[in-house]
Amino acid sequence: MPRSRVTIRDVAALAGVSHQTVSRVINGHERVTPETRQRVMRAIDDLGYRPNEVARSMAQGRTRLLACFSPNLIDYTFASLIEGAEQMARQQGYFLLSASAPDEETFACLVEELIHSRRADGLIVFNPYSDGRYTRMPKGVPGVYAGVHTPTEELDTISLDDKEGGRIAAQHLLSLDHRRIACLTGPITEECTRERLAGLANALGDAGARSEDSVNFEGDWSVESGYRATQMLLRSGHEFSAICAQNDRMAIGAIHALREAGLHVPQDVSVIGFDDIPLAAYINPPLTTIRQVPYDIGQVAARLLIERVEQPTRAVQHLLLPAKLIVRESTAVYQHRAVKNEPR
Amino acid sequence: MPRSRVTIRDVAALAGVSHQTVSRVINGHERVTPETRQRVMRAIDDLGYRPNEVARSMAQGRTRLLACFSPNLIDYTFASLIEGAEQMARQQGYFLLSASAPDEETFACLVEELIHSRRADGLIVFNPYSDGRYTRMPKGVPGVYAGVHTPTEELDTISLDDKEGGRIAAQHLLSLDHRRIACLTGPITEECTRERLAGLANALGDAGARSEDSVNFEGDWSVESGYRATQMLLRSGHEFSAICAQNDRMAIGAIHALREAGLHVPQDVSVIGFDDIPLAAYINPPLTTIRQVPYDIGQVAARLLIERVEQPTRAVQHLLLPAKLIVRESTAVYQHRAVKNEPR
DNA sequence: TTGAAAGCGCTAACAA
DNA sequence: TTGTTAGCGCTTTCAA
Repeated sequence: MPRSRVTIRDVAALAGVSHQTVSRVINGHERVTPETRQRVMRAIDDLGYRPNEVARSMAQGRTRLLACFSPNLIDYTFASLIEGAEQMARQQGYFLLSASAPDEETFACLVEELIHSRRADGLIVFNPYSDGRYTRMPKGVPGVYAGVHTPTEELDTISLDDKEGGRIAAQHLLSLDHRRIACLTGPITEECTRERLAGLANALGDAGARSEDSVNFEGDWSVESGYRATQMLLRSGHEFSAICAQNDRMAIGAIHALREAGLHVPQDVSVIGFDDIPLAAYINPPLTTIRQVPYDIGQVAARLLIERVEQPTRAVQHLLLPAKLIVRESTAVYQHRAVKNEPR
Repeated sequence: MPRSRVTIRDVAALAGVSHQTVSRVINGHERVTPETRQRVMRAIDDLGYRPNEVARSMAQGRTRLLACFSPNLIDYTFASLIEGAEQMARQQGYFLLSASAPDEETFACLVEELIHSRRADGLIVFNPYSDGRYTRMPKGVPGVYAGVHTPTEELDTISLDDKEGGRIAAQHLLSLDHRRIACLTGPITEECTRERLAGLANALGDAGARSEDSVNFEGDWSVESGYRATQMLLRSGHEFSAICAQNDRMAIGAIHALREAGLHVPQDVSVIGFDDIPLAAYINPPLTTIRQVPYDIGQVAARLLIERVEQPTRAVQHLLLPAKLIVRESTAVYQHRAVKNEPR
């Protein structure tokens, strides 16, 4: 009894042709008589034949499977990117296998099992510079870096224009007369943290703000970390009238901490986020933020990767997607009463 | 030039054994002399050999790839389930390919391309009853339904105990003296919507509440839909002192709508959610909710599926995970001033 | 314990 | 236009 129900040879037998002719029909080759094609198609239908993709992969040396490694699969940014990449991949006849690679170790392991063992044709890596994972990147394999600004010589990259996003956020606060801005950053090891910070610094510099008026607290993107960082900020004694959070979740944590401290947003402190997650417009107060569309990043990443898989010699590309300010109600004009707490 | 850098035969040649012996070493068979094994291992290292997984899949008739179809990959519940399933799969030597199947059509297409073409060994389907997708389920293929209560004869199922969750939510509100409860439901076509509703009705019945005191508005799980449904509720003229939302996002939308209408939560209206998303504790007011852990559902689903893949005749299992009430600040004792608006 | 032969289901190259 | 012959890289008999 055959392992797979029906093979190409069964179809060939029924249609009275060679299995090769069946293969031609399946693959849409021209050189087949319409009549033969008909017969083969009928046989395929009658038998309920389905090509075995593993066998095709084997014979062709390509799997039409793309891998996508990201720190996790749950956070809105990552999940959106993955869905974007998956849609584009499927549209182009590929599948996307997404895996969470929270650390360098796991990353290396996945590269081994998915790329070196030839299960996948190519690889999208999200945030490869958040630790040493870029060092574990396989050579000579089609790959795309997402969330990366530093142009690489070998790999295509696609990212949000984080620096510009940071600049726009700062500029918005500056335009509301805020001068003492506290920034809640992501892990400083991550490139996008540094980019957003650089954009902020640029805007501050351009506006002639004194650098000693600003202060950074490092979080890990989670709402908890934003909450804790804000508590520390409040205890630190730093003066500030605005918080620039590098993502919406930390911004929400910040607002929560401020509220617990009896401070009102935006009357006492303005808060701006980053991402524009679906909930941003519905929290209290609705969050002013910088919108990025990770879904688009994923789509572009998959497109770039497929291009490279199918055309390995194509010139390397580096793309940047625009950031956009979304003004809601968590930011307001500076009221000349910046928060000042005594250091404990 | 060989398509794959190094094959089992290259290793065999270098080690001076047959390729079959190399295969035995790779697969950890017993019947190999330690000495031979050593030689082969050295050759593998020297050549940087990696088994080609496609060829293994081909020869073995199994791919060690699992598929997971869910309505989308982005929503917290789905993304968590996927990550849970992915972790469990990898732990057991499988990979998980997750794909979004928002409609029956896409679902059927994915079944065709992933299952019938034998790319995947088995299939996890999340919410198969949200439309007709369960009718497109392949027969005779290892599969698991997640988020399903109706025991099937053929497939393993794993779900949150939604009915109990609904009951607990209602009971909490009842214990706070609320009697007029408005429920914001998910799509009524979905099984978990109906289960949570049934739990609610049971609790209400047990407490002797009049059924005409409760009212349902249907949403689609999105924060927007919760917002709109609540606006409609307010305009409808129904009296209510509490809103029981079937997920946290709709609860957040509801709170937003109430706030816009000048109502305070929980002083004027109590709101309870469902899920306990990470942001639930940080919104204003912190959300009372029913916790479920979709990550665990995913883990169990993957475990069940792998068991079935490896042991097709094992008895069918139907599992239910417990729901838990998390009390925060969005619910309070009934203040004897239920909202009453005139119908427009 | 090891090796030789056959085949997994398909595509590619060549021949007819 | 169609068929034949070889593989793709591995595992699984079966012999030795």
